[in-house]
Amino acid sequence: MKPRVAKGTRDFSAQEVAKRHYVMSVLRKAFERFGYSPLETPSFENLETLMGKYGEEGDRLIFKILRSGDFMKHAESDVPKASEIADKALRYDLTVPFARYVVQNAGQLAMPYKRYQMQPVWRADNPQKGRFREFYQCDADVVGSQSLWQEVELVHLYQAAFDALNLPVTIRLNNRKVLAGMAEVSGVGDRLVAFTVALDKLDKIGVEGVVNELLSKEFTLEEIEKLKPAMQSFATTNESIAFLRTWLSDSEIGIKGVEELTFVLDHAGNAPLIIDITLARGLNYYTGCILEVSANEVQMGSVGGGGRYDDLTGIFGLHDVSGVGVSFGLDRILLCLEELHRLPNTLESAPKALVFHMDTDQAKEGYQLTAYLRKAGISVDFYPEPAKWKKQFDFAEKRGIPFALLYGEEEMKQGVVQVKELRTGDQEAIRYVDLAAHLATR
RNA sequence: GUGGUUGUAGCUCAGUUGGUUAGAGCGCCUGAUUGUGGUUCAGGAGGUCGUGGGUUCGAAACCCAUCUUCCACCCCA
Repeated sequence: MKPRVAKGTRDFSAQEVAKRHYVMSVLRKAFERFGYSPLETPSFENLETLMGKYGEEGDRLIFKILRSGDFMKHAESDVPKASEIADKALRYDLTVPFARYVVQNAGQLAMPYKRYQMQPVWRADNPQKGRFREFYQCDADVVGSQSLWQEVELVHLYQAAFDALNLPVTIRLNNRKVLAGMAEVSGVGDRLVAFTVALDKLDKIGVEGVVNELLSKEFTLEEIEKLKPAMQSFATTNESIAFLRTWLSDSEIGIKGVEELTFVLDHAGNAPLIIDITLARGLNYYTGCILEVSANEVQMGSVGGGGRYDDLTGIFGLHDVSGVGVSFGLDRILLCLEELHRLPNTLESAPKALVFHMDTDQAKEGYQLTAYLRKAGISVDFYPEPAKWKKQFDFAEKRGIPFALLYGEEEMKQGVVQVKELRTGDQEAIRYVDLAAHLATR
């Protein structure tokens, strides 16, 4: 058997973990600065909690867990349905478990409840570039407030987080009510989802592609002609707002959407926010504002997205609890930062020094030196075998350990240790009492 | 789920129309070198050719299945 990771999963080396922890710690600080509380939920849920929450397509992509024991016991045939032999499933996203948690603890939570959550999720999708079967989601959501100030705050959360990451972005904003208005004034209000799914692909397949997709979804040419204004782009946000006010003037919901857009825009301050009336996002539980973030200097899909969903907890029986939230795409953010060389070069994944195993007689002194430095808060490693120096140097080099600590009879007599910097080859004798302080500053 | 693509040493890859014992570079191990690595030189180990069937006198190569990689679609982060 050849050892390998399961399809669509990855191992993360020390260096990769260091980078991921860096981004997550920046996000965590931003979340907490904006008043969000952490939440963690189990990696698997009862199957019924997840099934039917992501559409038919989603059900297919949920990793299901076989019943314990005789899993065929409840099977009604030799080719049983998933729900007969599986009763649990791996978390597919963080939003549905969050909704479950809110409903389950509705009485206890102080509303509005703001939480952030950074945990892996699993999807039985076919992997491709930047898409995996196991990946992290970093979400911040707030439930229990319909105030548009929440949207404004999320825009500023995005701004603060990406500023801290030194990754310039553009936040695109639209509103589901505007899209509903477009559909309404074009007489296709009953096919809003099909319309938005097609429109969302505009930047990818162009006007012609969207028209073709609408045709294949049995929209008439006349209807498509009426929807065409949705596919144009505007030079300024003022222009697009003015256009929408005129176009959607006969649609109550459309005008409501325009007002919501305007409110967020008016209070966004200097956030890098633009209106994009072609932004649709496939997710059909969004009901109000929708957001998407893309990096300015890198050709990459979105590095974040989110929106308002008025009745997410309704699926668990708790109605009239409005929610709005955003997600950060950890893997893509990392790809951007790597491409732009914006990751701090101080990320530590290796000990600062390696104490050499000089020879068997001095092993005790070597280990004591190691223990002394560890107590002083320095990350050090002690080479466990009396190997050749070349081997110990190579080991340190390979692990990225910057300093080698060498000592012998002469040094011990003088109370010093030779500190050799591997990168430069420079070496100096440092007294025991100064050693911890010396290493701490390097 | 659909269509294409990929798999040979630890890593990156050669391997001719099917024909002796499957190669290279890097890495690894040993030595030149008993307290100062990275250079150099000499030697060495390491491969069920993804897996399972099939065709053939003969398969790393051709066929089928399966797993995996990457890409596109669906969908999505």
